Amino acid sequence: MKKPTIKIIAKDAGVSEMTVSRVINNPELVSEATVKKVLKSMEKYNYKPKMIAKILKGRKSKTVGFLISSRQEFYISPFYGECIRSAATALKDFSLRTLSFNLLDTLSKSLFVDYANSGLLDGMIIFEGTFQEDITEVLRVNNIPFVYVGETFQENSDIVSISSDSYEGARKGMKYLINTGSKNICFVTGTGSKPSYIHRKQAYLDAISEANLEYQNVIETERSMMGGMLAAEKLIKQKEEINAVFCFCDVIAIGVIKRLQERGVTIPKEIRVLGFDNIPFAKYTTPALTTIAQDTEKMGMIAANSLLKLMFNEPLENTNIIVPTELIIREST
Amino acid sequence: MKKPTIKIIAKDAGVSEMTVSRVINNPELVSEATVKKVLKSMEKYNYKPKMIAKILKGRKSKTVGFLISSRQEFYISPFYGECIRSAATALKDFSLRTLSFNLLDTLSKSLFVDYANSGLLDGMIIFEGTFQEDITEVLRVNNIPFVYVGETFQENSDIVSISSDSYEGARKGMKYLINTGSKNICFVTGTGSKPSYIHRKQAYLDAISEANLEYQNVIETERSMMGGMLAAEKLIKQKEEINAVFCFCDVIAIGVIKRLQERGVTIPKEIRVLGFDNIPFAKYTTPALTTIAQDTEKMGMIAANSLLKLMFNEPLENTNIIVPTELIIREST
DNA sequence: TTGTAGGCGTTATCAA
DNA sequence: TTGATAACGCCTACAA
Repeated sequence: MKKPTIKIIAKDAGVSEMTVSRVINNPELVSEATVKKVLKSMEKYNYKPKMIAKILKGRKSKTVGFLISSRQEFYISPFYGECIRSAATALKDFSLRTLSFNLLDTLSKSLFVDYANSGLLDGMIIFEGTFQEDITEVLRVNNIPFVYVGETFQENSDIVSISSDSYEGARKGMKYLINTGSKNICFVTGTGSKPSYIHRKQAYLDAISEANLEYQNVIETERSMMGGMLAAEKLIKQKEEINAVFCFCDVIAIGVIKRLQERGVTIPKEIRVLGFDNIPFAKYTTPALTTIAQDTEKMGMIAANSLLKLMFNEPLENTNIIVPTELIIREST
Repeated sequence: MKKPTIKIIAKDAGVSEMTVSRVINNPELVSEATVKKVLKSMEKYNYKPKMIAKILKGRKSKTVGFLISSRQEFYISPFYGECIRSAATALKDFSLRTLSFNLLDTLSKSLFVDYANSGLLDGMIIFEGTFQEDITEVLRVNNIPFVYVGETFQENSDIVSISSDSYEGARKGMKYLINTGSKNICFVTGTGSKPSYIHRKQAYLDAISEANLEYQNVIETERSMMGGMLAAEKLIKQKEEINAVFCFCDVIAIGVIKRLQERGVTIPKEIRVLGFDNIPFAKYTTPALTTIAQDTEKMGMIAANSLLKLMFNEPLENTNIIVPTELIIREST
């Protein structure tokens, strides 16, 4: 059985196509009797309007896209789960549906570009790790508003970004480590030059300097559990002098803890480990991970609300939104 | 600047719209000089054909959708990460792009339905946990082939499903626990009546019966880390008699381990814990989790290849594909 | 309240 | 090798 079109329904109900269209989009303009008749025919044929035909006519898709990327061990960074979920929930109140694009390669990018060019996307939330000039260009050409979540923009201040207060969070963590007795603290971070890397590292350095500590050691590694393992290898050799390890993120911290334990180091007794993010798994490591929590749920909500303002042309007070963090003390320190 | 259409390009290049279309889709039918001319105009206007207009004309979208669902702590079950990735990789060889639909509520379902009805989807891979009659109905009406991954179909044998050998895997795990000295073994599982639940439970019962063990204890809980914690609470009260806990999945096992440790139980010395799945985190728990690995990468590949056969009308030998599992012994047992 | 005509951007079909 | 025409399914604008 062929798929029914508006034409079939119109004929079956004995009305014009326009009347059917009205029943779908503005039933209040049609007489009750006609509405009933048309609905019956639609039911009979199980008619579903084709979204792409509407869109071709210039209608909105009522869809917001998420741009995410996969890192090593995860299809979606565990950090973003809640963020995506809360953003989707906020958008739902405006009947906006959500769709995730995973940027893996040229092919997956072509899908996103096709969608953007086709009017299939009314708005976009771009997550940290997927920002690329050509993508924002595509969005701009198609007048698709977007916000950026998880990383700060320093120069392009016209881009709305929502991120955690990396510097303050890292300072909080360092202060805690120092105040509770750690002197030789190492910082394990990812490679790159994003603001979050820079801010957390600066916080680490400033904290050491202000406390007049002598030891200072930054290790760069891949941002993954395996990367944490590798970093821990290097740490082992310096075991005697290190009291604590401050990790750029929980995922790295998990790897650090694991490898240190495998090498016989007791955590936190010999070396304390501090993470950043507070991913769902953080409280299930042994010992449970002390970390600086990012309020991902709040970030998702703010991202959604900011995007909504952009979509509805409402004013936005601030394009650089910083969300506070919270130190969560568990057992690894 | 308005977005360029094929009409603009045609005018600019001094050819008909059809010729432009040919340059895009069948350049070999157009003279070299004309191709050059048209390409230049396309470049000049940065012209991108609108995918939805093509699709409205009956073209394929070259897109395969994934249907996934969120469970408690994870946006995407950690179990499916690799599976999705390997499926996407296999489909890529056929220039098929992939897109994930997260089935959260009616709204997100409406997006999927709209896409299916619009010809935006050429094929579908449905992951365990998202199977719903109305969804397969939508797919059938629109002639969209699909395969089901992660769970077996017993009755509807015309549906292609790819799943792990749950019974055999669980038997393997139980055999190992029993052969290495555990007598009082508890089974912590999820609630429901899916084949995987039934098969693993049956394997547990059969193993106990064949070994002539007396102790038998099945605890049902939510399929999450928190669910594992709750199950462990119940276990604590039976601490004296239990030697080992076999968990339906790693996610539950992680919660079980954590709560048992919090209550002072030493793992594996006092109680051994066995998982199922081998999610990426499994080797980072302390102690590292012994588990029955599902070959998710293989499952993803098979799913993709089976779907391709369906899409290309090639014969499929078997609709009920079972993938073997592997016991991975780590430290928790 | 309902209907007619035309077009959104592309391609299939046939003709030149 | 190229072009004219109609059509995909729906909706805007106007008319009745």
